[in-house]
Amino acid sequence: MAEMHGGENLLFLTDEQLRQGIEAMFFAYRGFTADPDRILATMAYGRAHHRAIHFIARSPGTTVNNLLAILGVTKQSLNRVLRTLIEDGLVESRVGTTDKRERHLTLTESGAALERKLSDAQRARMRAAYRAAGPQAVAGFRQVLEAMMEPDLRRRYHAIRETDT
Amino acid sequence: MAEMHGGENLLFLTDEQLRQGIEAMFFAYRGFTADPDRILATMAYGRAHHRAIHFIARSPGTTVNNLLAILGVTKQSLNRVLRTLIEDGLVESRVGTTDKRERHLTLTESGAALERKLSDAQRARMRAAYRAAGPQAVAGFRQVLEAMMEPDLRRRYHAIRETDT
DNA sequence: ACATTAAGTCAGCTTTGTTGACATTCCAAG
DNA sequence: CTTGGAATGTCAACAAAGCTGACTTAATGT
Repeated sequence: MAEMHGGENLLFLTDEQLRQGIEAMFFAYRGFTADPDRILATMAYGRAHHRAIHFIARSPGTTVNNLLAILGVTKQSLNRVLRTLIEDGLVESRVGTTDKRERHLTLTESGAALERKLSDAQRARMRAAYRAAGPQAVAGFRQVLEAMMEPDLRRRYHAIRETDT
Repeated sequence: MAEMHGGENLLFLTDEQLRQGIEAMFFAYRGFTADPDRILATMAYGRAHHRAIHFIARSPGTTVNNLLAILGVTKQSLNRVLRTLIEDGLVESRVGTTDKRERHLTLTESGAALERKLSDAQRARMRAAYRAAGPQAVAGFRQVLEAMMEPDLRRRYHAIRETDT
């Protein structure tokens, strides 16, 4: 491979560079979840509830199975979270009309309120980071993240853009 | 706010853009941990063990307290992980020479072997993502991640570069 | 001497993941 | 039309990995 001069495709990928990327990812993810975690800690919810709420908000009427595939946990695990959210009146579960096995999930008024609170906090940090880094950096950030996803999740991620569920 | 034409500092930060960044971060982190997780699942270890091993490998001779601060967990939680690693002969704990209260942690030969196995897998994905996205994207990726960290962790992250501990 | 720090331990709890067993609903093959 | 299997969701029990609080031991610093 001829990769030694600064062209488009150069490999400046020493193990050290990669290790720094790995650690950056680790530390950044902590920052990424820090604000919602702080809010959630004051109530009886955790990060799993946040994830469920987030994806229900994004795709109102989504089914449990759908959520399962996105979140990548077992249905039993998701069910526990969902049950508390439903009991507490944050999420509504309606039996499907065409297929009565399915449950369609939507946020209630108070569920939407919590969602806003959590995502406002998370977006604020994201916005600050984007501003600090600038538009070009943001584009690169997105490209690398996408390349890092597992293929099936990348497809899901793209599917989100316009169509839902 | 006058943010409608493409200057250097333009705010293209719609809530939708930010939400996509949030989801990209979520999906990418899954990919980021997928390979090591698969390896770890075949043995009696989890992600917590991986993190400990990683940071001991990076700073051989580091103390428990140091690790605690980097990982952001309680000592009880770390201790559980560390104890199994020491019992299994992957990590060595030596009493400090200047301060005998401290324990200095290093990887044994087999600990280093596992570390290599795990980080090879993780680096391979990182390398692939970096290659796919290109050098400029990588620079942006790193900038945004840094901006997203909590200040104290950002300091730690920087401290890593040359100096240790 | 005494307070502080580093490390470790024990007990008990919470969150969030897992498997296994099971009920309900749907659909398609016989 | 029935019936057997697939899909969907629920309940129970367990495991990993976090947490708090209380405590011990040893070494350090004042």
